Amino acid sequence: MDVGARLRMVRDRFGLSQRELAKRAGVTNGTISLIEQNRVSPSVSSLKKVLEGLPMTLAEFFTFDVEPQQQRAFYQADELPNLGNEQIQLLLVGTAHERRDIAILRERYEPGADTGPDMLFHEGQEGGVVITGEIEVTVNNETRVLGPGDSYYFDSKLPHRFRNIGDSVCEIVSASSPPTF
Amino acid sequence: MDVGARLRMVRDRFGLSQRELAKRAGVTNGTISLIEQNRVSPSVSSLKKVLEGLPMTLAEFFTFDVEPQQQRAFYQADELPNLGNEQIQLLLVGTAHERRDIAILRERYEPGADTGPDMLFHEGQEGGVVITGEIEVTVNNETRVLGPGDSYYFDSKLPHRFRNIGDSVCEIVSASSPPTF
DNA sequence: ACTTGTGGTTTAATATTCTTAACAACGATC
DNA sequence: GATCGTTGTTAAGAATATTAAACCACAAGT
Repeated sequence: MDVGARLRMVRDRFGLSQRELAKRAGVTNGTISLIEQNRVSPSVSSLKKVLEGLPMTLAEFFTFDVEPQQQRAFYQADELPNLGNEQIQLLLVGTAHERRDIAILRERYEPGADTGPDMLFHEGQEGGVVITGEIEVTVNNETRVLGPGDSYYFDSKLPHRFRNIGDSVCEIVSASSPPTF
Repeated sequence: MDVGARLRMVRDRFGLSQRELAKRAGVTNGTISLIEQNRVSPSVSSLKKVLEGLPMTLAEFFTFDVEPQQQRAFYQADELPNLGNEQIQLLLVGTAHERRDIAILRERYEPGADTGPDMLFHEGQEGGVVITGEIEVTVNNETRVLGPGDSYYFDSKLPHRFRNIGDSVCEIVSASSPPTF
């Protein structure tokens, strides 16, 4: 979706006229009109000024999703695909969804299961809740054992590791964004 | 962080010289030099062209995170704050986290609990897994009853509603991005 | 019907960005 | 040490964005 249509959409959503927004943003109404018609490609400085009148950040503006396509919404327990292996089962929620912002997983760690000594790290953030059993989680040199109801949340750039050191299965529901697999 | 420094950083990260990037992007090296020095504020069209040479989207460019700050990572079951009420308990995972990408919730619906007949809708995507009990979920005119292990995932722009129509408590772990509260 | 106000659009002048083509600084090679 | 190739920077002109002030259309009063 082009910048003009995007701006018009968010402005409408905020219920402001071109002149109202122009005043709040410190630009002229003509500028906003021209941008919305894609007659010009604004400088990022002026676009930033315009968005500050809403207010909205550049990141939000460009991340902003337009078309909410109808999709499959419901998934039965037994139809989730396994992204992991036998030791660590990773069932992805919402398989049919195309442009996914979050990876939600039902995770199942067998006793002794371990993501390995070479720590994981990647873009984004992740968190989760322990449903049953216990799991040893290490994040950036800090290690904790979490039980049912306990949870975690951290930047995925920090090196991390999961180990089931107990003798019973451990189940977790986790989410990470953006999805990495 | 300003646009110039951002561009220089991502260009360095891709290991390209100003001239190499300029050639791939279809602009001149002078343009990139001026942008990186913040001597000009590029038009979004030219910035877009530049980023396509990497390649990188505008959204990624402005979302781009610099400093992965160390934070609290672990949370005990009893210390999560409740964002809901008595009927619908919403426990937020990772309270201490500042710039949050995902809202992970332990949700608990009492029998009869209902998010209400006026459907919810907002930016982003959301999904979840039912842990115990049953819940009636409606997304965009489609209604389903989900039990333990069943899950859902949809665009939050689609109107949606949750109702516990059973006579036992229903527990869910959900995630939504971007967080909306 | 005539004003008044608001909405978005357009035009000519001004301000800014972008290109072209040069420059200076650094390292490698002969 | 001279030459070459590469780096990032810069000056002046061409191209584009922005402003200021007009325009047109529509609706609400009077």
